[in-house]
Amino acid sequence: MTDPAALIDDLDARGLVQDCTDLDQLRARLAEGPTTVYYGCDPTADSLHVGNLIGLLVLRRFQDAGHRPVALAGGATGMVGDPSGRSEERNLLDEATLASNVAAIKAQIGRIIDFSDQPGAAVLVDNLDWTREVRLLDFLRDVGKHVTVNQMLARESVKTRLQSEHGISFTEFSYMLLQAHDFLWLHEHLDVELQVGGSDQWGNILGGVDLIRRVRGGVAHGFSWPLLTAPDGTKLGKTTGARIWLDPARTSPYRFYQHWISTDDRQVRQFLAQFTLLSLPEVEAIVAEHGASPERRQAQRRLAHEVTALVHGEQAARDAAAASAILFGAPVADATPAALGLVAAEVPTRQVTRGELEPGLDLAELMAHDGLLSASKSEARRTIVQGGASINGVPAQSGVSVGLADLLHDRWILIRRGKKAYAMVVCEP
RNA sequence: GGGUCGGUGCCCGAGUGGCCAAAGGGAACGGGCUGUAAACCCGUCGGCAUUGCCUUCGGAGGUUCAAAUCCUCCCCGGCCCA
Repeated sequence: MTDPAALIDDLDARGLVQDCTDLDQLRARLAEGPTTVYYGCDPTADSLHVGNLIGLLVLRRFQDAGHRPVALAGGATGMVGDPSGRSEERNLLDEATLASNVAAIKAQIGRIIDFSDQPGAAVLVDNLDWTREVRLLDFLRDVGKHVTVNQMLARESVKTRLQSEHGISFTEFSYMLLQAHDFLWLHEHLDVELQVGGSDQWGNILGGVDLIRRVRGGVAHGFSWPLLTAPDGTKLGKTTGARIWLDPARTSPYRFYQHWISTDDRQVRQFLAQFTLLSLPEVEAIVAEHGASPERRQAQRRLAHEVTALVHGEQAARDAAAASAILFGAPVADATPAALGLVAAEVPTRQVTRGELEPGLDLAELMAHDGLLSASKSEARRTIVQGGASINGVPAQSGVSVGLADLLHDRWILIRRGKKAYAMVVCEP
C-alpha cells in the first residue's frame, strides 16, 4: 500500500469507518507523510478479547502503511471505568490487579503490532505513567476549564445513565476528561495526531480532539469503526459470558478457531475484511467461492485460520484445524494416536490415573468436574438425559460411567456435549 | 439533610404471609431439521440427591406454625425538595 490515501479507502471498504472528524482532511494529512496513531484499551481483565482485536488490527494496518502506532493500555482510565456502553456503574479494580492486567495485555498487543527497534516503530504506553502524578487542582484548571458540563451531559452514554435508576458516579462521569487528557498528552509528547476506536468511543475521541484544539490550537483527527453486531444487525449482548479471549488460557486456540468457524454467512465477508490482513480482492474472491457452495464453509475455514494464526501463531491454527477435522469428521474410534494427541492438546482435558478409572467414573461427575464441559452436575445430568452427551462418539445413557474399557489406544476417552463442545480424559499409562 | 419510590434468579421483570425455587420475556444450553449456518419446532434453564433435601428474592435481626411478601435497624439507588 504505497499510496497513503489508499489506506483510508481500504479501511472504508472494510467497513471500518463509522464516524470521522473529517475524512478528506485526514486523507490529506496521511498523504503528507507518516503520522502517529493511537488506540487504547482498558485493562478490565487480564486478557483482551476479539472486540479489541479490531483496534489492534487497525493499528497494524496503519503500521503496514508506514505510520507509527501507539498502543495504550489504560492503567489510569481502568481505575476509573468507562461509562460508555455500560448501563451500570463498574466495580473498581484494585491497583495490583490492574498492574498485572496491563502486563498481560501488553504481551498480547505485541503479537499483533511490531514493537521492534526500527524507525517508526510502534510504542506501547500506559496512561498511568503520566496520570498518576497529575495534581487535582492542575487537572481542574488545565483540563476541566476547557470543557463545559453542558457538553459532557449531552453525551449519549451519560444521558442514558442519567435516565437509568442507577445513575452515574462523578468518577465515571470524569472518564471522558481523562481520555481527552490522554490524547492531549500523547499529542504533546509523542506527536500523536489521530485516535481510533470503536464507535462507543466516539464521544471520548472527540473530547480529545476538542481539547487539543483549545489548549494547543493543534489539529487532531479521530475516527471510529462500527461496533460488532449480532448477525441480524441487533446489538451484541456483550455482558453475556460468550466473550472470546485472546489469552489461550481463557479461550483455547481450538475454541478460538471454532468461534470463527461458526460465523454466520451474513457476517463472514465483514469479518474477513475486519479481522484478517487479507487484501480486499482476496476477501472478495473467498466470498465469491463461498457463495457458490456455502455448505462447504470455505470462507469460515479461511477466516478461522487467518485469525487464529494472527493471534496464536500459524502452528496453533493448523493444529486447531486438524483437531476440528477429527472432531467433525471421521468416526472417533478410527482416529490414530497421533490425531487424538492433537485433539487432547486443543480441548479441555482431565488427567486421571488407571486407579481412578478402574472402578469407573460417573459421566455427569466427570463433565462437571472443574467445569470441564458443564457448569454443574445437574446441568451435566440434564444434558445426558436429553441425549446430548457422548463417549467416543457413542451417545451416552443416563447414569453411565466411563472406565478402562472406554480407553482409546489405552490412553484417551473423548467426551462430547452437544454438537461442538468436547473434552478429553487422559489416562497416563 | 427532608419527603417519596425502589433494590427479586445471567439480564429485564411479575409476585406483596402459605398453592414460591418464585409468572412472563430475553440470553444461554440440549434435541430435531441443516452446511459445525440462518429460520423454525420441541425441551431445559439455583444446587445436591433415585419420590426428597439444601441455599436464594440488598444486609442483619425480629414477628409467625409459615416471610420474597409484615416489623426494626443498616447499606445502596431513583425522583422531588433543601
